[in-house]
Amino acid sequence: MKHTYDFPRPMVAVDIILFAWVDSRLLVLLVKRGAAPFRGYWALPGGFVEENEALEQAARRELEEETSLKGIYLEQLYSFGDPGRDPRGHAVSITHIALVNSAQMRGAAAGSDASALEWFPMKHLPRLAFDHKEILACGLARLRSKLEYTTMGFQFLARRFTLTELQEVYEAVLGRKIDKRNFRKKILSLKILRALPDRRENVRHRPARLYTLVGKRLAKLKNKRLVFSF
Amino acid sequence: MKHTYDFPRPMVAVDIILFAWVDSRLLVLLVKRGAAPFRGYWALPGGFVEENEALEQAARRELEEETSLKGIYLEQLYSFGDPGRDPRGHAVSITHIALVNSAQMRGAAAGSDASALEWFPMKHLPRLAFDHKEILACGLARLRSKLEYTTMGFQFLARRFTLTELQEVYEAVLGRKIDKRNFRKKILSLKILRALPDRRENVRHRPARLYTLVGKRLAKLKNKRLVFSF
DNA sequence: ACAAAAGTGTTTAGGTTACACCCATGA
DNA sequence: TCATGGGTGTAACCTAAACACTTTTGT
Repeated sequence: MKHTYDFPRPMVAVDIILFAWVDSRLLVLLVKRGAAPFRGYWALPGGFVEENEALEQAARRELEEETSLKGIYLEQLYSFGDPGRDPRGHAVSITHIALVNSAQMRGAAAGSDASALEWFPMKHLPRLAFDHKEILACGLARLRSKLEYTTMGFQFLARRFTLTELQEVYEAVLGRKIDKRNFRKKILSLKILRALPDRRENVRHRPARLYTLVGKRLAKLKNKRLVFSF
Repeated sequence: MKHTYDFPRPMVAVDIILFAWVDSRLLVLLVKRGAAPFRGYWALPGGFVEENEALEQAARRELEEETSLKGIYLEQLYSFGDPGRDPRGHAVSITHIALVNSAQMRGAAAGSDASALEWFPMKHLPRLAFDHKEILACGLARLRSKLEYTTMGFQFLARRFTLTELQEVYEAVLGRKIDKRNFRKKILSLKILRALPDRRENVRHRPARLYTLVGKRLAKLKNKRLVFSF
């Protein structure tokens, strides 16, 4: 079935940067392209927006088709539409950022179809198709800046986590060491964490206290900024 | 001439929030719709992206067609694509923010075609077509937040301006009074202004010193934030 | 001399930074 | 008892905030 319009229309796609936090490293999910253009290159997961489909819905659908992930954190990043960014024709991509913790990430691998999905550490990326290198740079910049004034970074952790785990997320994303005492003082002063009675078990050192984020829908930190010292 | 594709494609439009700063007030440019849907309602200026046209280019072209404004400050805001936002069919709009000072704004009115353009103060907006109320709220929020960590607000002023003029921009956009001494201390401590030898003339009070922004392409303030007291 | 806006400093409070040692557990 | 990461306090510094009067010009 063909679709005919009075004026030309660009293709409309969504692409998703899916970040995961595993073994103290920031990973990103890429798909190996099996067809031209950029055959054999790695690309961000994504696809075309369907008729009467909301942008976020399209991003969630594509993500679920590729990874079986549902209900994860997702937000719009930026729209790219330069002519020539896709050799097949004028294509506008509304890009998104999604975040998963390591448990969710393991579920993703299990449910994926046969396509060539792979997680890459942000430190060692392969060559990317299209303008996806630029998109990824944009996404990392957004993640870094939002880490400082939102609780976005908590999406990388399980519901219960230790302060050291939280600090490792901040250090890895911001790319610098943070003083342990200052980090704890600041995070605890925000009054967004509740200490739990339990502790991490089966470690061969003093077991760490577990915390959980209070205020499930807490997104923005009122007037406070999470800017940390080195 | 018809355009036929194998899969349906949404319409792709750009809409522009054009803010101006005139007589100590924040204004926004709207267009009265002459045809259905939303005939008689006011809407943001905008239009469809043409074939092989970059998004920013499309926004600049639409803006120039409506206002004859060229080379003004413009940045992408957000993309809206909910089905149902346009009764004519599935339409994705990549929205933008543009800023002009009062001299540029006066040029705009002169060059406009016969269409029903009007500047509205942000305090007294008419009913808006489509989801443009939501878009405008999103744009104002972006403007407010970027005022605090970029020099975006300087776009509202001429090349030479007084500190009081700058402060008025901040007060109007942020919607609160700022202490004069603290504002000046903070702005001057950023070392981004150069005091000029000239002063504002033909005022019936002590003439104010003129300043100019140094570093023409300065966009972000390294590590400093413009968060002001009440 | 008056009206009107320009311009200027100090004190206080609170947040940021730098920094080093003891604690609890499993092996 | 040793190795490993968990957990804690204080002092110096810096920035933000509150606050009122004098100066310069045109009329």
